[in-house]
Amino acid sequence: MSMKYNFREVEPKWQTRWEAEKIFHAEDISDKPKFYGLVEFPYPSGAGMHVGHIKAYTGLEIVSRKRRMQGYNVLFPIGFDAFGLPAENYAIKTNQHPRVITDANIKHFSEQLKSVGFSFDWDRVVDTTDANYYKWTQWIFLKLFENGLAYRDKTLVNYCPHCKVVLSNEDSQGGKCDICHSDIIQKEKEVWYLRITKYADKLLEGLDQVDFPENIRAQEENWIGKSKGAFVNFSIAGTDETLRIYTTRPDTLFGVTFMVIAPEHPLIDKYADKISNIDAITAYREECQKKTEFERVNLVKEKTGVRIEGITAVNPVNGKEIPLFIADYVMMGYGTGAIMAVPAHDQRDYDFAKAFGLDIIEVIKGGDIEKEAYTGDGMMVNSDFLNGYTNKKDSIERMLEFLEEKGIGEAGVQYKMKDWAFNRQRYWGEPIPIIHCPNCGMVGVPYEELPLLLPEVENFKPGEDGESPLAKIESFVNCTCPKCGGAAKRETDTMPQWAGSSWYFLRYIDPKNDKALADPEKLKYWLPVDWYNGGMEHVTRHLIYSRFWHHFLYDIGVVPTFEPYAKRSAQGLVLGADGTKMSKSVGNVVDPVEVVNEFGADTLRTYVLFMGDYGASSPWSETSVRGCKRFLDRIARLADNLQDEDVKSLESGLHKTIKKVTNDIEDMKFNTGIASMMALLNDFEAAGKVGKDQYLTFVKLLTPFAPHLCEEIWEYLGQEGFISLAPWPEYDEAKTIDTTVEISVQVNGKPRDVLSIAVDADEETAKAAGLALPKIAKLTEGKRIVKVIYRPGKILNFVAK
RNA sequence: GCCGGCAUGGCGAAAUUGGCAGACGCAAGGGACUUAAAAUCCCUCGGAGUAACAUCCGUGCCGGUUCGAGUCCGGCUGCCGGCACCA
Repeated sequence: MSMKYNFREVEPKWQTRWEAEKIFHAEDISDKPKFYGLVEFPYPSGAGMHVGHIKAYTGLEIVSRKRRMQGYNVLFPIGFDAFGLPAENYAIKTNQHPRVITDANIKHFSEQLKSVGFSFDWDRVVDTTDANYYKWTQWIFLKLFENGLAYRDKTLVNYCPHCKVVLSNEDSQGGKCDICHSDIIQKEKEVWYLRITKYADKLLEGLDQVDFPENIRAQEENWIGKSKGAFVNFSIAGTDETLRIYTTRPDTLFGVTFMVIAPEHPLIDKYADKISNIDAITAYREECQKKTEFERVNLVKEKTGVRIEGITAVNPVNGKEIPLFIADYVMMGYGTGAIMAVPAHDQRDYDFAKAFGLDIIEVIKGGDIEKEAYTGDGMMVNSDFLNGYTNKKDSIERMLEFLEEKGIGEAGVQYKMKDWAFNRQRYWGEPIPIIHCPNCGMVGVPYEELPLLLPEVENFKPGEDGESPLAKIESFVNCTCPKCGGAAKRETDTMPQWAGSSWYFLRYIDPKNDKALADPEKLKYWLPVDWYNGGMEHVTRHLIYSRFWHHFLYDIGVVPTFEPYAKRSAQGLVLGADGTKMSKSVGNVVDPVEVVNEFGADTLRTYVLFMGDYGASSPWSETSVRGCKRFLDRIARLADNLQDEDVKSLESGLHKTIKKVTNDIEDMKFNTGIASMMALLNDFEAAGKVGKDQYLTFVKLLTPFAPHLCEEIWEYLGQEGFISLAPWPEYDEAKTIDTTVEISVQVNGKPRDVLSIAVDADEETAKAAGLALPKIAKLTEGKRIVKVIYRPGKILNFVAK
């Protein structure tokens, strides 16, 4: 009898057994240490999964499998983030219900995932479009609403004319729609917001409590964009009006020569009758409105604007009257929508001043304001009581004291992050559980009436007016007010795609609970998520949204931890064989199922981790896939070349490999872990025979990577149970240390020969042995040895003159 | 402009605290086995140089620190990702 490794038979065989015996089942609560590994659940698209998904999941799949073998109670779940526009658009195109499409896609995705042999606990699958799930999404929304964190506001919103939906800032980064990549336009509309800005500081503070890589941390901090500065009240001459501005440089107040307000600033309407050139200003405002966000930010190099005639502002620190402008380089959405302009020390103000022939007053020495604005440090001048200050921090502090003393301003902070636009005028999303009552205003749907079910409709198309398809369903819209019992109307917008994913990791902990989103005891046991892996593209969307919801749920006592994720990592992309991003239109997408069919799941799993640094992008190579297949085939063949006794010469290498693989998995350095197993296999083969126990230890190390093959070998060699549940190998540190090592022998820092020497040999011994080497003797002949540098086990260097 | 990252053979990539650059794999070339192919096994494989050694050069560029630099420091260049008239 000999070991046969036909992956097409072996892989389904073990997948069936694992599922039948539920060996990847997580205990709700247990005495064992717990490990909660989380991967970003997929959006079940019609296209199916591609190999990028496989790489994204395989990282923590390896960690989770290792943890089980180490005796942990492991929660490694999967689910589907299934609400969203692609399914709805496909529904409109093919005239099928999104439910039907979504169910088919989930089925397809599940089959694909199972064919790769992931060790998910399939009893805990969540589907965000399941009413038993979105009941709790709605429940959280009502809690947010009750706590003043969900509100409606009529403001300028990002609107995608193609998708006919309002988008959040996060969904319209770079002025493009995240779904269809069309240009976003600004539109005034009354929409729902979640007050994420109230949590800006907590979202920043929380970053100190978690283990996130530097780039992710920096991106989140950047997105939140906290800046420290001051609010200063300028007055409008001849009125008691206050024009409030935000600045990060209050120390430059004496250099203010004009002010600028955003085109949408309310001051214009308020003083329309005082403004003598109101027609010109109205025309400018209309022009700005027509520009897309993209044009306004990127295409307009020249500063444009109009002077507001008839009113002037007063600089509160020196009483000087200064002109007021309207210009689109000032944004209504940041600060107060108005700025004090210091052209000598801000390049934008400088450009504007040059274009309009305005005064430029230097208040900080050090630059050449004839040429450009100076933004560096220097001595204060032309600044009254600040003159002579040389330190920016001191002059800001002194100015803040002055402002507060006079009651004309105070220190303040600003954030770039804006509140989260939280509704979509579409069908395939969670209905927002709010009732509009003419008497009581907005009233939450009573908790006992949740879930508020998505009604059946005939036509999923959104209205041209930007109205949700739900608005056409009278039986849904018309209702009675829960408060006063009078006739009322339901909110018809639905929640955005990111709602369901903002808390899904909580539901995995207790997926079937109908009393609470999850049992508090179970939450206490499992939270926080120990390790969360996902894509970089979610850092300023899903990751920040879900942290916000979790902070809120912590504040209202629903979850036991402040931060949801103790550790976060990110996988790099799998690029096409041509080195570009995989895309349907280029035709370089690799289907994981085809790889499984041709090479096997174990080969696919091993390859996506072996291809390079886990966090970096690297191109697909089918020939390299074959290389991984060869590696697994060679391991299988070795099962027939064993002996009972251990082979002494392999012992050290085996222990080194256990150590290397054990540590590399923790650091997500899977590529070098696999490389060390390949190197050990080379040694095994070179040795001719291998001890059976040594071989089985090796196979255990490989189990997380190639579990099907390893189970087969385990069974073939007559072992009990599943290798997936066998104890993880331990290494003996003493056996990983060599007693004799080869060290480099250098002359004047150049490697000239190698010396085999005891690792703990003293300098005298090493020096004598080194000089005895013919090559070294020749090179040092007739020269004086000035210095000897010896690092035991590393290097011996003779400095010779 | 600001923030983060990267730059090593023909290719994907390795290289604890600075210590034999290129582990591991792919591709390529040569050979064995075979009627043949596939599969498998063996050898070579950064460049120049040599019969073979020796030797010299080599981690984006310029400079520095050091006995010794892919690694540390200063100054660049190029590429990738994120943000961006953010006051």
